[in-house]
Amino acid sequence: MLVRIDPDSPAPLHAQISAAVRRGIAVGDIAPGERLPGARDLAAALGVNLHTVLRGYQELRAEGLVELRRGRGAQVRPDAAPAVAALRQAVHALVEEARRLGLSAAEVTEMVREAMA
Amino acid sequence: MLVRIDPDSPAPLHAQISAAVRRGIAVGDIAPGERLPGARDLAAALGVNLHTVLRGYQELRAEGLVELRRGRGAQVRPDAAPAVAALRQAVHALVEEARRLGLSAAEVTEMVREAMA
DNA sequence: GACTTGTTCTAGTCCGCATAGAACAGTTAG
DNA sequence: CTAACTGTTCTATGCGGACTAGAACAAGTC
Repeated sequence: MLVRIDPDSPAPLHAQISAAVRRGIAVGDIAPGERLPGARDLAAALGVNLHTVLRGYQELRAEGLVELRRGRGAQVRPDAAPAVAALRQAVHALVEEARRLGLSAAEVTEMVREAMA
Repeated sequence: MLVRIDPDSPAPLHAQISAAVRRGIAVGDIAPGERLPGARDLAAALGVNLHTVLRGYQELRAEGLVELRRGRGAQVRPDAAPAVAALRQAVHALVEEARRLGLSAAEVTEMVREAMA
């Protein structure tokens, strides 16, 4: 099973689904151009509602990671490079920790800018 | 005002409050041993319910950052060391990986800015 | 003793999450 | 062309967390 779910997690199911796919792309489990399982199939496999899966997929589309078309399904975009996706994930983790500490966006970008210099 | 709140943020108010204090401790705005504003006062100042502030404070206690005692209020524990150092290290690792991928500083800060939004 | 401050309890409203069912519109396979 | 498949959109419902509200209580301070 490519996508796994923890019903007891505080994270919303749709977020868990998109995160699982994101990670799959990042680590190379899912290749660019590959087709994701149909929303109805995945929903059945996960014991989850169709709309919940669709919502996760649409989040991925909003991020430019996948393409959604009727009849064709969800397809990983060719330019969703694994390395960049991984970096994006690292950024996400960093941002989350920064947010937990209450740092502003300006402060974080400043830290990055400083580190890049 | 030491603690600021954004009512439109998706983040819960109690989490925003604890984050603000956490940040204050992290960057040195709040010294160890210092006393936090009374829950009723802060609630009034923020236009928020007493229980919401208390919940934020109790989260900080659960993390071992502050002590809560009746009559005395909320006090920052002496051993509440700055956690920003760890974050700075994470930033460093991130930047290193980004550089390995050939991304520019602007591209990285943009990714962070986007993720923080 | 009076006052302050956190603690606990009950109760109510509001909103996002998830579910459910149905009809609809491109896409593909036969 | 037809049938099956797939995402899209719509309405509706139940649940739980977040937040508010008021009150009484207990430990500490002055």
